[in-house]
Amino acid sequence: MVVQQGSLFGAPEGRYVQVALDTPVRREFSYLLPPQQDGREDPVPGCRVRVPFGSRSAIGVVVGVDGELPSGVDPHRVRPITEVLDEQPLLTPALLRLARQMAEDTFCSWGRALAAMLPLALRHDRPRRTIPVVEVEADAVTEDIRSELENKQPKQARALAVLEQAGGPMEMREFYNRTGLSRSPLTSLEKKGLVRFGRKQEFIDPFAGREVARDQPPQLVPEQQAAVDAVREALAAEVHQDFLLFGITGSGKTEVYLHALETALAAGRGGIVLVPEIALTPQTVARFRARCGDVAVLHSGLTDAERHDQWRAIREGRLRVVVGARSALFAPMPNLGVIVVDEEHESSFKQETAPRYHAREIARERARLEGAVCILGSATPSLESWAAAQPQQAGTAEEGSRTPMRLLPLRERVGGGRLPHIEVVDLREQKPEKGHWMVMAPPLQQALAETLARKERAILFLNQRGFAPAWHCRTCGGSVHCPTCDVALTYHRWRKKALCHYCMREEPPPAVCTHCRGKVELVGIGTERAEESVQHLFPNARMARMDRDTMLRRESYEEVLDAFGRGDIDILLGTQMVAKGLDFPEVTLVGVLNADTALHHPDFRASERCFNLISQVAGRAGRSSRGGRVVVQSWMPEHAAITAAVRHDYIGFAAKELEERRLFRFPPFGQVLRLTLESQDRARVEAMSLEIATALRDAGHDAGFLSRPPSMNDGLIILGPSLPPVEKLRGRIRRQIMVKGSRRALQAIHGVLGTASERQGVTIDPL
DNA sequence: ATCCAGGTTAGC
DNA sequence: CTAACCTGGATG
Repeated sequence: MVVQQGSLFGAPEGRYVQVALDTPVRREFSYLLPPQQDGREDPVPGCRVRVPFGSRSAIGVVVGVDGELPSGVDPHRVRPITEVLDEQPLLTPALLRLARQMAEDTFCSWGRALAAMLPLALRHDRPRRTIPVVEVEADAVTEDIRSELENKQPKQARALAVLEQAGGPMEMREFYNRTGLSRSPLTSLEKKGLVRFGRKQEFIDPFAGREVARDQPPQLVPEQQAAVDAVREALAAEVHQDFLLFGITGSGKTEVYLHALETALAAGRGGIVLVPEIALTPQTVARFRARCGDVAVLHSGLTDAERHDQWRAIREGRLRVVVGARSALFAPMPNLGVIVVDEEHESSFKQETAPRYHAREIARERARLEGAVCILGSATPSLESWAAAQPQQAGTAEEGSRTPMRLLPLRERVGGGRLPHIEVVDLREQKPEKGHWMVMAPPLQQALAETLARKERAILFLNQRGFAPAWHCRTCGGSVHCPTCDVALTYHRWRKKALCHYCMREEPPPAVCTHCRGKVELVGIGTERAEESVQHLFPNARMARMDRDTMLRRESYEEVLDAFGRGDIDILLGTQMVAKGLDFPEVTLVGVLNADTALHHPDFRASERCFNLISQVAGRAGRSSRGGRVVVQSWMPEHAAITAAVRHDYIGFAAKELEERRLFRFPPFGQVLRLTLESQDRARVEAMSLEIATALRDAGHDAGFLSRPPSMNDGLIILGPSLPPVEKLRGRIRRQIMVKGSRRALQAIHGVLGTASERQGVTIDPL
């Protein structure tokens, strides 16, 4: 609370304020404060202002009111603020500092980081009250029109097909995200009377209106009680403390969160609960409402106006608990007591656009700044958190820089249930069927048959959408690639198209190999093909497929899950969407059709992700007394990630994996930054990447971190420039540079990295 | 990001 | 020859 406010009152005329703007330029800009008008207070840090910027106007956040002009700025060129938009600061001093820290760590501007905290308030001053949607004009589309479009306007044909598949009004934003198309094909379709634009008056909020009865806390088991006591102690002391709540599925982690929240509320403090986007369902929210009363829910479906209302209610202390995905972390909660990050290992907590922050790390940072308690919960914690909670774990990047995290284990399932038995099927030992891709080997087929015979339900998981992931050429051995990306095209049968999963481009299915004009064949299995095959084997089973192609509308996810819960569906087959968080006691069989897909990524976290995925999906089985069975199919069942997951041995897996990480100085034993350089011009990107790599090495060397020739022992490793896994994306040639090092080593080259990050075609991603 | 100026290349 | 396109620099 000891911010720069002091200098505000009674300061002399002609003062300057510093404003952070949502641009990639990592610099703040000074503006003149106009003379006070009719009793209005001057802006303080955290207030939004409208300012002239170049030839246009922009909205920024005041970050300083010190009245000084930075040296080198010509006083004659400083322009006055146009308008002060907030009388009260939207952001607390702690949040302003958090944003600055985040900007430093992710190499973006302070203004960009602030924009991530205030998505709407910062962008428009008049928040939208409706959401634009588009839908197919009923009965207007004939086969003739469709084939005409296919030939002449492929983009319009594609837009139309997606909208028809959606089967109702589709949010425009959703349309853009899913197709990668622009607005122009839709405009043309509208002129032809084939589609209609509209506005959804308000989002039908699945979280609102459900009356939730307050319920009483159940009796805690001893480990839960111990965890709750530890959290309460820290809350009572009003000191910052991080906890890792390590509990298997069904061990009652949520109950610990609820007790922590109740304790904070009783002391007049607030709480923020972060859950993965996919777990943000009415059922999840209901659990918090039932015990904490009115809860703010921040999710992607809110209109700007609704979100604005929620923010105001939070800021004014009318809502004391927030549940939401990643960005809810920045809710302007006064007197924050608890931050919970549930399923903290989930990769959806990492933002993949600037600012590229990880919500788990920022949650700990915010808790530290605000003297709050942070509880990270998981059955399979991230190795970063696990290491941080092991007192004997030396050499991690954060050692000494943060207060140690406390481990709170929950080893038993609350209902006394047992973890499901997992069996592995080695696909190499299975006899290939002639001309048929084996989706389910006999052991899984038999398990499914038994499950269906008992009128129980099954979940089948396959992390590959579409019909088949590639076309292979029998003549030259290559595969058919996207014309603008260095990526194999996936066949999607519902569209009869070859789709690039990277740029969303659609191509007609290739007749012959694009390299040698040889004969091509579809290889591999996607969810479409799996669905067909399973339905063929079990023609009477009622199946639903859940992937991005069938979940085009926001509502479809809920619809399918409701049907599954009612028992109208026997087999639920899908991608990641079926792996996380679903809780249906009637599910007694889980099949993992191919456990290896996660291992194919050239990424130091591939093993961890594979282990997590198997553990998570296995947790969907046997949530009732009937018990459960899990069948995992794999081409490499001896892989440590798979064998450990089968044994339910997180601790063993983590120990082994951490040794590997230590050896190669991967997190948590060092930080990794990935620089991606891109340009349409190959020579240009090669020159640029070489230049940047050299600058980084020079800076590292000057700071005493790199020896020549490079050795592994001096705390900084710069690899590359090298070819990224996808060399060409959207027609742009890419190179990458990997930087690994201790916090201190990276600090030494932070300036060079910052300069590089501002260059065209350079992105820096903290991994 | 976005605007603008200046230079280069593609197309008539 | 102009138009389209790319690139670098500045934005207070």
